[in-house]
Amino acid sequence: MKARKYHHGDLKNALLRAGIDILEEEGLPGLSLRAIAAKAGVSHAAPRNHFDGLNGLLAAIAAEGYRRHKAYMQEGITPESSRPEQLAAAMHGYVRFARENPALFALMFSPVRGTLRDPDLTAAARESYAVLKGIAERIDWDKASGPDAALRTEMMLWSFVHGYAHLYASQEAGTARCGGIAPPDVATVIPGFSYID
Amino acid sequence: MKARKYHHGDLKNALLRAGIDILEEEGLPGLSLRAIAAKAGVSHAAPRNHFDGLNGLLAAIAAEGYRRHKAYMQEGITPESSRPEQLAAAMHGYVRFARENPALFALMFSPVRGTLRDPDLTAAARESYAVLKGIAERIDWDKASGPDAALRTEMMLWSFVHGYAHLYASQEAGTARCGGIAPPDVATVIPGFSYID
DNA sequence: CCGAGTTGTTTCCACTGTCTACATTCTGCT
DNA sequence: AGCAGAATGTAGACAGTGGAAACAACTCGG
Repeated sequence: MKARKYHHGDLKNALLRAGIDILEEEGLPGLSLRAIAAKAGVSHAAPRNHFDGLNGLLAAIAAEGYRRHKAYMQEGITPESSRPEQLAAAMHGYVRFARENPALFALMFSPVRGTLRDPDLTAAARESYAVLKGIAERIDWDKASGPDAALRTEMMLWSFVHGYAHLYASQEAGTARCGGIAPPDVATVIPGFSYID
Repeated sequence: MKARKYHHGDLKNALLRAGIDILEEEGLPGLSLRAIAAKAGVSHAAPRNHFDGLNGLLAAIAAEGYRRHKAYMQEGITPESSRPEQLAAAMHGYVRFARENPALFALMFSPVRGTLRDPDLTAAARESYAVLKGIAERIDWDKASGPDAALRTEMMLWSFVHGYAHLYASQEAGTARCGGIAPPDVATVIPGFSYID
């Protein structure tokens, strides 16, 4: 770590961190290319050398968000965890991530500034989705039978937990929509599944 | 409809229609104050007389979206409809709205340009939510018991259908997340409810 | 008929993202 | 070692944005 270098050395990650910091502090509206560059102590055109414009930078931040999202879901899951424990941990992690990182969650699942297209982003999203998918594969849900039963269970699971997280994440908007009542804990609303193993 | 008046006469509604048109044609990114004003044939500062800046206009558009959303859910429901028919119609309407108006759906449920605060908007959102809530009240769901059973069922219902609509609305992003498989029909994934009446 | 309020225009400002030309540093080849 | 060229960062210009203020045109009640 030299005192002052013309070349930053690790500007790419510095920009990512600066972006996430601003996201947490000021939310989505404050997330401008110039603000991020300034926070990283660099001129406003410098990010161009590492990302494809603002959209590229936002996509990279969203990808990092998906990695943390996945980590939240996996937290508390050990090899000894039973299936119901795994499911509960993943769903709680999903919702907890949305609550603790509302702006990041919004960036990840919102059509902000056009569609973010980035191979790394879609890969990270797929990996986070795979956590739920992996758990859903071993679930036997009463109404799900036939060839695409696994897909339907997985869809059901994702839809529910995502809708719930969305509702829970934006507390003020959510409670306004729900008539001012705080939503109950996710585990108490979870559908009745049974497990294959 | 006089040929040309200095005063538009119905600029407020003209701006709303212009905004929704642009939303359908170009999506959220194209929805700028100046573009809307231009489409309504008026200078970019004119909307200020009818809305509280861009956010106010977006809030009004979102409120109109919630009214249409409600209409979608109520479509096909007659006084003779059975409860299961009502539930299926409302959920299909919810998803159909998201599919046929993806940009409007995104505006309604996304934290676009800061939080939209408007009494008319929250009222319209509440009314659309009330459709599902009204149906949920008569549902008996096996895992829902106790004092807040109705609330939990209602949350469960809203969470699921919203998450599903969100997943289904943005087809490309959705299928990317699901591993390239198109999600199945909402009615085949719907949880097993029984009805009180 | 006229003054006040409403509605729309014009002009300016700060800010944004992107582009181009240029400066500096690093890397690899001879 | 030395030097060409790539990589990285800077400076400035540009078109676009939303907002604010001063001004103009129209409407309407006394």
